[in-house]
Amino acid sequence: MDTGDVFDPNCPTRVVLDRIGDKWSVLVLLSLSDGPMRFTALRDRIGGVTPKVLTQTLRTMEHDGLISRKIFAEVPPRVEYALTDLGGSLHGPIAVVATWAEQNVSKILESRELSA
Amino acid sequence: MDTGDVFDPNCPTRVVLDRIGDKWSVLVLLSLSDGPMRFTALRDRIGGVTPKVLTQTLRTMEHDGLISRKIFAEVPPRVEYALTDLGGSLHGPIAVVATWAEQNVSKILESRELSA
DNA sequence: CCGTATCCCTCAGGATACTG
DNA sequence: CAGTATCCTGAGGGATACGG
Repeated sequence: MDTGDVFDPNCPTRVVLDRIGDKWSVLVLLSLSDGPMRFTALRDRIGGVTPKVLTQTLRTMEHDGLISRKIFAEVPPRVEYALTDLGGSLHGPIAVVATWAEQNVSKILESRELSA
Repeated sequence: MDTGDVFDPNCPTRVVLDRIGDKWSVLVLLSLSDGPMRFTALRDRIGGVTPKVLTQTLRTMEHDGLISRKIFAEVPPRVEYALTDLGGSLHGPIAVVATWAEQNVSKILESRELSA
């Protein structure tokens, strides 16, 4: 089995961490887990993201096979983004982290206060 | 319950994602999950990290209450880092992601090849 | 052994404005 | 509607060298 070693700097496993480290990617993934969405819908749902950055994020995720991009030849133009099977499979692990974050962030903040 | 909203840019939940996004933090956490380690041991185990950056990482994690720092007044000096309970509780979620990464990184790379 | 002190430097991310 | 195009910035990462 192709299991890779996270400690090896040359190991591509790192790319996954990079992707998860990117806040926008995570938010896109969580958004799309409710179903396909259009560009503007994503833009509105995710606060504070500029179109350029959103486009970058979407392109990278598409490139990595995490999401799909479907263009409808209509007027006005319409583009829908959706999770691929691969992207969907990442939702679970991310949700686990997100849950931990929501439950423990107060402890972290508390700790920061103390050592301020 | 203090559950926080990941979609709110002002929500401190983001800090957790930032920490996980930091490759060094993750590697430190995974290293320490085997037990306490000294500075040099961490430095050696984690490839390609400079002392400055390692120190920064350790300080931040200590500040956030994820790890503890214990100084032994000896000659030569000795410092041991260990996971706190909070830090230990983060190991599970991170391990889930790491496992996913190791198992799926090949699919991502494959997808990248195709759309190259 | 365990870090600090400097300096550099790039580069991802954002603001803003515009187009097919 | 769904993006590009352009410019800018500053914060963090790394290399190197030195100190308690």
